[in-house]
Amino acid sequence: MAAKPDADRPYHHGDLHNACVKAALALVRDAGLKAITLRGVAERIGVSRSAPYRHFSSKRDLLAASAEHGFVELTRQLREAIENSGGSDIDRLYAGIAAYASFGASNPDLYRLMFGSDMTEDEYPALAEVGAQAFEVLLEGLRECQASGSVKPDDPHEQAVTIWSAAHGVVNLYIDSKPSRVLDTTALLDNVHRVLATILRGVAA
Amino acid sequence: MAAKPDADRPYHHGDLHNACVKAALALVRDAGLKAITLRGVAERIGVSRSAPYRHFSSKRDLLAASAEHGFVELTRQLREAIENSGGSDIDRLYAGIAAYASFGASNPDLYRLMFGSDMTEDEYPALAEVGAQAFEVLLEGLRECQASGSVKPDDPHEQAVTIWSAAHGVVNLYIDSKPSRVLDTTALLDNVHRVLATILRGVAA
DNA sequence: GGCTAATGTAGACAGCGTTAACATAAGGGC
DNA sequence: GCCCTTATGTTAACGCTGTCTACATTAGCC
Repeated sequence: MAAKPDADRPYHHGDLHNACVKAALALVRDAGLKAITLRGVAERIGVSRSAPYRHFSSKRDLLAASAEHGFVELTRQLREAIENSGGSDIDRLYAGIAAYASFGASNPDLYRLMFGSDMTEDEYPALAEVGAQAFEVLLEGLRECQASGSVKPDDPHEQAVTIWSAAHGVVNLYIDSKPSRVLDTTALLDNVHRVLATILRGVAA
Repeated sequence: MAAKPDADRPYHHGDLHNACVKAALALVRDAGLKAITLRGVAERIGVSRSAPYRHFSSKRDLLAASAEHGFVELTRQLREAIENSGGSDIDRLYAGIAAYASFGASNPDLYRLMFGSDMTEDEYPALAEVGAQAFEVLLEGLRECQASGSVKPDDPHEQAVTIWSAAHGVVNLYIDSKPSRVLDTTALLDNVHRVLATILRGVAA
């Protein structure tokens, strides 16, 4: 039904796996996380409903693959922001964290997909791997700051978790600013800087 | 079908509204957020599938009412923790924040329901109201700390948002500890204290 | 050139939220 | 005490969803 016997389109798609992920990412960007539907993905590509099942054993699998893509892109943006930032070590660290918050604020539903869906490390080790790589960027920044003496020589892993927690909280509160009586949008952007500044002050040497 | 013509049970339930919320809260506690289904709620109560629609115009409405209940309970636990905590103003504040984190860690799916579902203030003003009341507890604590000079005399509202962001991030990272390669459960509990200590240090006078 | 495995299709199933039409009971006005 | 309005509960259906099974098509290797 969804797949018309179009003479143009060959019977086999060629790269349906990637096409599904791309379609899912487009859907989550345009219409939100809840709008992702396997049927919608298939239709968007112009393929039958059950075709995606040749590449993903379940909807969860497709979502995990899409989340994986999100983490890769996040890592890329973090590295880019750090590279493009001149200044001291701590400035570069701050630029990375700001890029993290910016990514979450710009892609709220993707961010929710990446973190909110309960996909365990056991189920999706590849997803955990790309998540750990994003974390690694933060760790590198902290190690540099420690080397130059601008950050306390505590366990950088613990410091990174602390910073990440704060950034995660700011982003989440921004994304689902529930009691909006408390938080409006402009105040939230200020909040990003305030929380991060407070945390960095606590970590600084 | 779900509602057998039981002679014991009267045709009218009497308090189906509250029964639905209670059933939804029980479901979210026992089987997770995704397990909440209107049919399941109705069956659990022993009432027909469409009966809840006499009290909630949609599933979202029921979820909002359940989230409201969660915020009321959260506020109660915060006040209780603060009252039962002796010590200085700042100790009491810390006790409140720890109770907040504990609530989130103990009721992960309820916490997700309270914050993760995208229910706007316009749609559900009562929900926003109880959310603001929980926030008010934090504000009171901060004002007391400012009065006794143990916290900087900055805008307490901003301070509260900063603290809340950090606590929210810790709880969220705990709940959906996605890259669990980075964070294990015991480390997360330590993380709660570390982040809050860092933030409080940044706020302290 | 033909066999095997990979990939895509068609059709069905149960479970979901939601609605419309109908059944029952509660409560107030006479 | 009766009746009528209204609130509440039931039944049956609709369309949408994820998923499975049986079948069709094609790519790639011998």
